[in-house]
This record gives sequence, C-alpha cells and structure tokens, in this order.
Amino acid sequence: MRKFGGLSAVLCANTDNQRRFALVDCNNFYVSCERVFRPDWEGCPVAVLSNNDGCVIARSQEVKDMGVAMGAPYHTVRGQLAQAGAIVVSSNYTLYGDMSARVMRVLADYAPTIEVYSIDECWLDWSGLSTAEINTRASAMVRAVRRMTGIPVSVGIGPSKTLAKQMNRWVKKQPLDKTNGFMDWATVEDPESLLSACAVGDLWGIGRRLQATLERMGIRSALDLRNAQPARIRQRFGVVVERIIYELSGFSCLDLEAVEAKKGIVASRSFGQPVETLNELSEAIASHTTRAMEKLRAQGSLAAYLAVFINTNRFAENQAQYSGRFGMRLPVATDDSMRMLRVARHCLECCYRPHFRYNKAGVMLADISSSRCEQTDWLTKGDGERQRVLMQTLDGLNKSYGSGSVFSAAQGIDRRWQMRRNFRTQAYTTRWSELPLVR
DNA sequence: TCTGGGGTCCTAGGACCC
DNA sequence: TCTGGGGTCCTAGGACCC
Repeated sequence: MRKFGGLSAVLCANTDNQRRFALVDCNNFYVSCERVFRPDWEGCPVAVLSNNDGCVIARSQEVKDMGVAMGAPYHTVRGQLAQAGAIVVSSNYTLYGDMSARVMRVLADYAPTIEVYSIDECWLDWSGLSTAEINTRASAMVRAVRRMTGIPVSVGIGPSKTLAKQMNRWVKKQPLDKTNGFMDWATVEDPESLLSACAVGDLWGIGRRLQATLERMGIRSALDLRNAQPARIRQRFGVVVERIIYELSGFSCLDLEAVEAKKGIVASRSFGQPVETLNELSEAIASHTTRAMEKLRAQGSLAAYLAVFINTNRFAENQAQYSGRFGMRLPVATDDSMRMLRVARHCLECCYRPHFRYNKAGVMLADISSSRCEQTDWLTKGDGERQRVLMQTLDGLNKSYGSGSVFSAAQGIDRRWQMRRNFRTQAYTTRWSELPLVR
C-alpha cells in the first residue's frame, strides 16, 4: 500500500485551484462481495474473518452497530455474534480480488486517470470539471458500479487527496437518500465546522502515536491542525504532517501515482496449529516461497535477496519465545522458483531452533529489479532459458486449472500446518466447479 | 483453545569517498 | 594551539495505511 509518496517537498504544493480528486471506496467491501451471491444476507449481520479465522476484518453495518471492533479477535466476540444470529465467514480473497477488478474496470470509464489504491479504493482525477459536472458524473458512476457489479460505493470529492478522503468518511456517516453516495468539498456550506468536528486522529495519515503527541500540543481537531504553523510542525513531525496542513487548506501536495512494481514481496501465514519440526516448517516455507515467486513473475521482476522468518506465538506468554530470521543475497537476480526453493531451505536451516512451538512462518523477497534488464551469468546461461520455459508453463497451468494445481513436492501433501478457513464461501466467479446455481 | 497479511515512506546515523 | 566539508549509500527503526 502506498502512503504519501510522490513529491519530496511541500514547496511543490500545487496552487492550481482546478485540481479535483475523487476517492471511491467500496462499502464494507468483503461483506458486500459475499452478499452479491447471497442476497438473502442483505439486512442480516455479517462478519468476515482474517486468514486462519483469527480476527474480524470486515463487518456489515449491523455488526458495526453491535460495537464489534475492526480487528477484534474472533474468540472474544464469537458469543456476541452468535447471539445476534450473525453470519460469519472466512475470507475468500479469490472472490474479493476478482470483484475488485470488476469494480475498477467500471471506474476506469469515468476519468482519464485512475489510481487503484487498495483492493477496495480508487482515486480518480477529476481536475478541470465544474462542480455541476462532478455532481452528474459522480451520481452516474455510483449507479453504474452498483448495476454492473452489485457493489455499493461511496465517493468523496475535494481539491486535495486529504480532503477527498475526509469527504469520503463523512459521506458514509450520512443517510444514503441525503447524499446519493457522494459528497463534494466544494458544496459544503460550513467547512470550518466540519473540520472542527473531526478529531485530528481521524485524519488520513495521523495514526494513534501522532494523535497523542499532537493532542499534548493542544491540536485536537482537523481545524486545529489546519491552523497550525507549517514550519513548526515540519520541524517536530517532518514533511509528512506538514503536507497534511497544506492539503487541509485545499492545496494539493499528493498527486495520483502510477502503479509500480513492488519493491518487496512478502508471503507469510500463521499456522492452523503449532508446528515444531523442521520438516513441516520446510513445507510451509516452500509454499510461501512458491507464492512469493509467482507474485514476482506476475509483475515481471527478478529478486536478488530472500529472507526466511519463523516466529513462536507472541500471545502465549507462558511459552518459550523465539523469532528467527535469516536472509541471503544472491550473486545474480532470479525469478526461478526452483533456485529460490534451495536458497529458502538453506535460510530456514540457518534460523531454525528445535523445541519451540512455531505459529507463523514467512518469506520476503527484496532487491527487486525488472526482468527486462537481467544480468546474465555465462556459467548458467543455457539453464536460464530452460528454467524460464518451465516457470511459464507452471504459471500457465495454475492459472488455467486453479492455483495449486501443479506444485513442487517440497510443499508437502498433508499440510497439517495449513491455515484454518472453516467458514469459506465459494469461489463463485473464478472456478467452474463453484459457480453460483440458479434454481 | 482461539489474536491477519502485505505494503510504503521518512528520518537518523554510520561508513565511506573525494 | 591549530584538526574540512560535503555528498552518497545503506540500514534500522518508526509511523502509517488498507
């Protein structure tokens, strides 16, 4: 996820008042995806759990109203959810990823430039449009997304990304019939009172730590921050917070960003049950390595660094704790899974310690470069080409027949360590065998 | 019993070079 | 006694986001 990138100095603040940004955010996205295929869940409380069924990571409005917090450990709210008759499902990323792509395709028709910001959010550049044009376009777009994908969205519009983001949060608090799903900063009657009603910690870019420090300085609301002295804030908190001041004043410092190749790729999972043996850890690491390398090839990159990490359960206080990590730099960058599997196995052996109950393992790839400027190694040149064809074939098969159809034996078959997904719904849109049935 | 996964950016400080 | 100064690269840690 990108965060406040782009311009390196606030001096570049764009004073062109024609800038208009729209932020489209899917409402309760994971829940909405599930409801598209289970319309009977409309109006019922629905919660989606994280990987391993550990935490609540998406909530329908009904569940939010019950006071269940984002990220709440499932075991602490299970009783409450059951009592309310809530529907609880494991997360189904195959479905959400596909639904997200459909939403983004619709949005792309409504602006010359878009920036896919996360699985459920997208920025649109509406610079130069009049307030009336924005009104018409936003209204049509919200209806089109709903009609073509079934997903309800909210849109916030403003002269800077920060204000558009804030409008997006405000629109979600309003009754739908009052806003039609969008709000434009340009049409707000009393902007100062809106800003003063917004706690500084609710601003985009101000987390819990910064909120606490700012409040100690007497800066409690978004309005307080907007009225603070930029130079003083920069000295104390750096350029990131200074930019927020300008953005709140309507001067855009953050532009749309092009989607670039990832600079680091992580694949990790908690285990469904604790794991102690090197063999089982090795299977999990092989799986994660394979997944990470698939992502690497999908973006057309090579990696020259791999690290393995393994952790015991940090919440189990009465248990011996250990977290190991070992990384290796490769002489030549590669996208070959087979080679990386050997490197990963070696890294694991270097950081493994026996007699611990491990609960999580993962792999990181770094030193990423484009495969177009590959450095060849004359010793292994012929191999490289053969490996490339093999990898392409594997990726192709897994794409056509479903992920995991063809895999390396190192990943194991039993996979006792695999995560729990006890309440998974179907891959309605991406597997022939799981298409929704109409009776 | 049970507590997710995957990212980005900024800053400070040290090493090293000329 | 006097003992340069500036630039770059790398890394670790902090903070934030979805």
